[in-house]
Amino acid sequence: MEATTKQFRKRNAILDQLRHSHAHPSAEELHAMLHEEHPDISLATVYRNLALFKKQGIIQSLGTVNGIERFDGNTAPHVHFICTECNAVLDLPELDPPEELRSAAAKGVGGQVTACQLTFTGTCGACIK
Amino acid sequence: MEATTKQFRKRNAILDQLRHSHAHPSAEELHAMLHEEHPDISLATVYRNLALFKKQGIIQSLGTVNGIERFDGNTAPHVHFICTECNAVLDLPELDPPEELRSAAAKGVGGQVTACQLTFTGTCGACIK
DNA sequence: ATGTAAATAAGATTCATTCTCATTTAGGAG
DNA sequence: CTCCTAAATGAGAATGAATCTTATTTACAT
Repeated sequence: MEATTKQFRKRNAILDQLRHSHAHPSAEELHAMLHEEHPDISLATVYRNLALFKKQGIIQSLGTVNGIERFDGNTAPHVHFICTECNAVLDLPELDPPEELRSAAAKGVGGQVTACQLTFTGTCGACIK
Repeated sequence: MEATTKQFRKRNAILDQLRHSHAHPSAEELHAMLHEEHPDISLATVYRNLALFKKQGIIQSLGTVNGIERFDGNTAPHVHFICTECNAVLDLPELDPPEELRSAAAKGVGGQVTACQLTFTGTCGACIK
């Protein structure tokens, strides 16, 4: 018998799976990954909880790649690369996001800046061969 | 009688309209803008030609905002701001895109980088009031 | 005029995402 | 333990942006 609560068991499974994935998966990919250990999780539940996590700010959306939304369990600012061949999304941890431009951006629009996203696009090493 | 060719009349109208718009419109918005002068342009034609222009590299897609793809007739590198309240997309011409990071990004992924997109997100001046 | 290849209009189709609603679950009160 | 309530979920329907299909139109060359 588990000592921990049974509440949010599936919800936590979705969040854990996303956090342990480095592939920046879509909702369907996440659903497929979860299927082995949780064959009874519905796709709607994955979508629902991803929307919830996003609103809570504990995950981030990377926007759509090829028409499909991709998610990242790492909310720390970091730079991404998208391969237009295989649609892979890679982290570029060695590059610093230009967070210092936020104040200039805020001034430029006369509003409030809450996020900064830097993304490079091209062909990844695997696809270039 | 026009001295110029009639070929690509609608195609050029779509491109011109996009180039003269600063609102980074969606396909449907563009279609609505075109309707006054070209009431017979089909929405499918707008989608088709936007896809063509994108492939030719003479326009760029900004990705989806609130699930809807937005386009920019200006292919020169520049920074964007997206308002999460009203879904407006604004240019930030006073900020320089970090093009100098492209080589570092290319090295990081062992591939080729073709584009760099820097986008700030938040609440614009009009919506903050 | 006629042929042709490209471009288009209109509507059907696709498919990622969201919604609906009946059911299940967890935990608390009696 | 049984009942109650509210949240969470599963399953499938609904939505809507984007794409595809096909018959038609257009521009230009022969």
